[in-house]
Amino acid sequence: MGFDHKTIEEKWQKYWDEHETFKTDVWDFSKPKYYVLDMFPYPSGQGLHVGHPEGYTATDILARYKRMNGFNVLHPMGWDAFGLPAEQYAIKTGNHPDGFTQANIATFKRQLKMLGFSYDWSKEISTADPKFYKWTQWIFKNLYQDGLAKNIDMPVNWCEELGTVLANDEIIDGKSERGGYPVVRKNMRQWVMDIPQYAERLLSQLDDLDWPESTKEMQRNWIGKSVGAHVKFKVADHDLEFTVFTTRADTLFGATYCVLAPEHEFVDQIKTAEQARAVDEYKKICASKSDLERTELNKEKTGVFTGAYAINPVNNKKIPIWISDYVLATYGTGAIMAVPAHDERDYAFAKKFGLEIIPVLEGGNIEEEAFVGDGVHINSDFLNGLGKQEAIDKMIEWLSERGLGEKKINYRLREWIFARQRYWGEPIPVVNYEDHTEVLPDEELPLTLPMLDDYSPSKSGESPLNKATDWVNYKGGKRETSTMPGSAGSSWYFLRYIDPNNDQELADKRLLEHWMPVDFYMGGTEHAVGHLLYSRFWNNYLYDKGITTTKEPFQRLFHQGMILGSNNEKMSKSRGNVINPDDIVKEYGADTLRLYEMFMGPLEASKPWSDSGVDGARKWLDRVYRLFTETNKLTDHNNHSLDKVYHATVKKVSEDIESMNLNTAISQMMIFINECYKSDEVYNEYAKGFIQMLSCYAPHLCEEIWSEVFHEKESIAHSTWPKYDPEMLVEAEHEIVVQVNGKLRGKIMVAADADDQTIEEKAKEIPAVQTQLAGKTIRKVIVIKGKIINIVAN
RNA sequence: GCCCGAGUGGUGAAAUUGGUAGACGCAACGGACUCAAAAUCCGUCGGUAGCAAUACUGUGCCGGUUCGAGUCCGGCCUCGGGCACCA
Repeated sequence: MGFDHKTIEEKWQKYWDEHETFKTDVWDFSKPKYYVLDMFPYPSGQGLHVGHPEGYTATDILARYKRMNGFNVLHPMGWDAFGLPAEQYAIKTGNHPDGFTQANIATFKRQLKMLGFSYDWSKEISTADPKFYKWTQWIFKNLYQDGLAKNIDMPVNWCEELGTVLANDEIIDGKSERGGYPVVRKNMRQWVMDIPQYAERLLSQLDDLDWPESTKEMQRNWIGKSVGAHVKFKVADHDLEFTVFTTRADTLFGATYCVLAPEHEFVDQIKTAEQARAVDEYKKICASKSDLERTELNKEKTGVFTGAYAINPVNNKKIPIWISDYVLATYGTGAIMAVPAHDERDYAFAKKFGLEIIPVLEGGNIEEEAFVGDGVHINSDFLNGLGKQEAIDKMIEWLSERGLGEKKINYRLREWIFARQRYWGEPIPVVNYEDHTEVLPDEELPLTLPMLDDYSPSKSGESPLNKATDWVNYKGGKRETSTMPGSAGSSWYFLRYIDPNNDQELADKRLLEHWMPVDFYMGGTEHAVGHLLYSRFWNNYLYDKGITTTKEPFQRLFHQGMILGSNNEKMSKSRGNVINPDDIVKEYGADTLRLYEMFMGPLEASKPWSDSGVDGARKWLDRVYRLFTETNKLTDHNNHSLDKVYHATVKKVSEDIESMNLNTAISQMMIFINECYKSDEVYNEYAKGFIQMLSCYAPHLCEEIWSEVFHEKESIAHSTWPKYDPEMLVEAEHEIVVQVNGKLRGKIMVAADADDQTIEEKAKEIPAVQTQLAGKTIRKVIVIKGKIINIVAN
């Protein structure tokens, strides 16, 4: 018979609530701390997805394991409550985003409790709560005063459909991440965070983090460090000079033209009368192109000659200045020197417009294609005969001595666009006057979001907050009406869990010092560059301010994989393959869902859902339950038949939890249960130890057995994790695999301390070995202690 | 195009530093129990040949290193993820 999951799960969830079983005393410094954190969810209208519990169960297992191993564990949960989807939904349905979000939070919380996670709900936070965003605003204020938050005129990603600007990581394939709407470039006055100032630190500190290598690599690429040089070019017949960035200063002798981005500030000054019309036309076309069109058209180069010439500083040659959108205004200086012989893009451009191509490196065939490899320099005066790196160094030295250029490091990382022309976000605590801007004093924080009836966005880029006239007008100025992006609150929320009700400070410094960094952080790969980079930036900044005491916020990071539909496709309503966790919990129970999701495969892999797999998980829990309640095998007497398998199980389960191989830990527990069924007796201590281990995975059922079968009074969550005895795993005899010429021919049992000769003699007794050796000469015998013997013969 | 990661039975997947490929599940099949079915318990289960012992073969493909390769090296193919005119 199976167990009644509904009754048991409700009973223990109620017990945990009433006894505050998982409440953490953050001031208890007597035990070592362990901070296990899940990326907090965005409380969407759909409720919990079956993918959420995967990561949450894994961290819950770790939290429970650490708790039972004597750690003071902080395991909190909260809500990333501001953001576009709630607002869009609200506009569509006429509900206020606040009420909608509150209702969603209630649903999420009910569902999380239903799954038996050991969260300390007394630490719950919401980014949309003024008590929380007071400190988001406070951090903004500090960043502003320190010059890292700036209001500047810059080209931005404008999404007309959403009525707001977007950050680079919110755009995928030239379309908005939310909704997939077109994005165009537009010059606007914007609040930005000067994250490039932290580029070098964000890059170099990656090395010491225990993160997936692929995620670190993604961040490195996103930061995009590039070592090169600035070279100054004078404009012929003008008193103007522009700078280009290049990583190949050594090819300067091959620079046959220059290209400015269409948005470059010099374009209008240098264009000649004959070319003015063409230039203006081209600029107009570029401005109206969406990001998507730009990426789609990137094979075919376009551009226009300005009529002006630049002077190549190395040989004083006059070379034409063109404009083209293959040069980006936002990278480097927005201007390049073109070396068509040795750059594919410049080559394509030069070919199309019939520009001169001068090779300065030996090798390749410039009739066919650009040669981008290394080679000996030619046509390059004082660089002739040198290789790439030598030539770069020499050229930079030559330029520096004459004040014509210098070594320069560039980063691909751009300013983080920090304002959204939307309603449902943190107000930016700033007042704009005619001639200056003021940030609100601390005592006026939080600046609360006014309740509006109409919060729909405008196509013109004006924030809905403009409609709140009473709120906007303030002491002769006007409040800033754009709001912060969704990633504002999530960039520091992990600090607030430590001291969530503090209204004097962001958090008590002694607590931050004790609890940071987060020891284990779990979340999806989709945050590999956005959230995880912004959080690192803010935490590093707060470290500089002496507020946090660790530079890096997340010591160990893990990404759970995606759970696919049973047809191996991404779960979606349109594919009809969505599994609702509520249904699974109702039919099979939370313990089954938890166990199944952990047993599916490696945590980081994406894997398909299987209904029969869920069934199998439930059947195994029933089998465990029966062993403890129906078989009468439990006894106080140890007949030692289970010694080895039990101690091996404790060892494997412990190690596998530490390394997050949660699927193989379950396999080992299954092996243990199979052995118990084969044995006549099961020693009580082993049975109890097993239930403790399983309690991380299936907490309700195990609490029930702990209390009803073993009559324990305290929650199993605070019991002490079983220890294993290494002595029990030492065997007197080993099985040795016998190979002839690397192929398996038999197995022998030998004493653990048997010498090589004994093993060889025993191996030769095997008939199959004798057959294989017949008529052959033994050339070599390899013995690996305790494992294998390989006889080489021919 | 560039940068990561992955390809193992019918299926989800295991496999310390190179050392028994397929642990543990699911599905399937067989047996026990049952009037019967479900549930449960026990067993079989990569392929080919054989009654069998056993032999050969087998971790995407081709080659290499090694006594020994799923694991290491070189070259491909396929799939997934990221970046994408970044000078």
